[in-house]
Amino acid sequence: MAPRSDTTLAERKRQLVAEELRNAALMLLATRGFDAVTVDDIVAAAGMSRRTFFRYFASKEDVVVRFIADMGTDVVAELAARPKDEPPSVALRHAIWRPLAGCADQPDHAERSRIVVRLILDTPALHARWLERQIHWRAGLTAELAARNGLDPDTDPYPHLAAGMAMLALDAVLQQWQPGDDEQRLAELTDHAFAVVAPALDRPSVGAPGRVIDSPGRRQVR
Amino acid sequence: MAPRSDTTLAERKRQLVAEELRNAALMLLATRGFDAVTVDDIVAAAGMSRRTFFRYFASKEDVVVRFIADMGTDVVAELAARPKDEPPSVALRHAIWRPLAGCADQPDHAERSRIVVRLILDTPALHARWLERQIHWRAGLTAELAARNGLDPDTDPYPHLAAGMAMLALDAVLQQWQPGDDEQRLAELTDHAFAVVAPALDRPSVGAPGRVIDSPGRRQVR
DNA sequence: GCATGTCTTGACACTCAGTGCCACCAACGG
DNA sequence: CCGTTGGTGGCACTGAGTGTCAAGACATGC
Repeated sequence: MAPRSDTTLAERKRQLVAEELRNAALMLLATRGFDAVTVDDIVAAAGMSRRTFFRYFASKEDVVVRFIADMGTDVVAELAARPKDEPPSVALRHAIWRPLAGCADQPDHAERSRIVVRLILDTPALHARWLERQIHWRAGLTAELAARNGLDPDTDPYPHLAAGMAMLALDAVLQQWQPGDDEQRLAELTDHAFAVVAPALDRPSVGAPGRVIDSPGRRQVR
Repeated sequence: MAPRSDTTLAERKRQLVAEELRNAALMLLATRGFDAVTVDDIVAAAGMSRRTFFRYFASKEDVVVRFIADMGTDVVAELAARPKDEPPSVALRHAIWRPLAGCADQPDHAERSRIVVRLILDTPALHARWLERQIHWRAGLTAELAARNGLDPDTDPYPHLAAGMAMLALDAVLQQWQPGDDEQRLAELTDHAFAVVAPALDRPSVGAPGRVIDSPGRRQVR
């Protein structure tokens, strides 16, 4: 019996178990709060063993953060797919939209995502892990931006800063995400955030290789 | 017996113990790496009990991160002290310079600080905690920027994003910090980073209360 | 001198996160 | 029928972090 397309039965089983664990975890964490729920509570709710939990998730934080982080595995791919002559602000806006679109695709799924986002932003331990995930995206974006503009990310801070500003915009949107906001509202928030950072994203080097800093080493030591 | 100025003997003793613990911890962590050192190792080196360690530091991460984070307790104060008519990019540059100046004040202290910074940036767990600390600074800067420009931080993303960009610049400097760099070199790196983000910092509302967004999503009142 | 208060410390026990190890039980292929 | 493979549960262990308590240091009042 040939496995359906590219997923084997075993893989689908794994997926199923992971989803069950994740659902039980999110349910408990969202209602009781992060610290008030132990891994034993989660596995008891999911009807599995403690050991199995850690085979699917690296840590208790991992369950929550991956729920959002998995949606952004292809931010870099999206950026790479944008036309090369597009201004960085526009290309980055499209890249950042990927995870947001993943959050908001179905209305019921959107509300669930929003609750998880709030849980992350309000729980220090989760927030820290979330930021750590962002660092990976940021590194990918940095490399892609450097390649795009022919810059050396080790000597020129622009790619690193531009990627950082894109993540800032994403953060601002998630922070402002209110109950009941639909996809269009999220798009508005995204546009609004990018309007602020765009001057820094598009100014330095639209196509010119040599960037000009009009205030290099202002010699303003103290 | 009047205590010396505003510090009592007990307080100075506490300070001494904390410093001893911190020195032992940094010594071990910097040489062996974060995960290879247990709290028991640290307290054994400092000649104290495990329990005492946790009376002075909330966690193993805390020892390392506080070493840098304590230097930035007054970034917000510095921003508040800058003249009101100064452009945000300049005022923020001075605010961010505070912790950097604290790192680089004495040459021997600078090298030690640089090693700790590298340890933080290279250790995921520490990096995450460091970013979490940054969020507190960022919240303070956001409030101060909002007050400064007469903006509502809940509806206008500018203060939040501007504060974030300042932290990005700080991050970029720390990332590029090389062995042997002196204070002037750090100042150059800071200027360089701020030159990139300045267009976004100064464009939106240098003094005018009404900000103009020329992009879709303008005039969104709610 | 002696009792009394506070403050700090060390020691013990405990919870919980996370890991290594091994035995068990399916599904598959000779 | 048997060996292999892969997922699972049970168990023990390390390590972080916390609560509690008794003991010592020190200042104060009788």
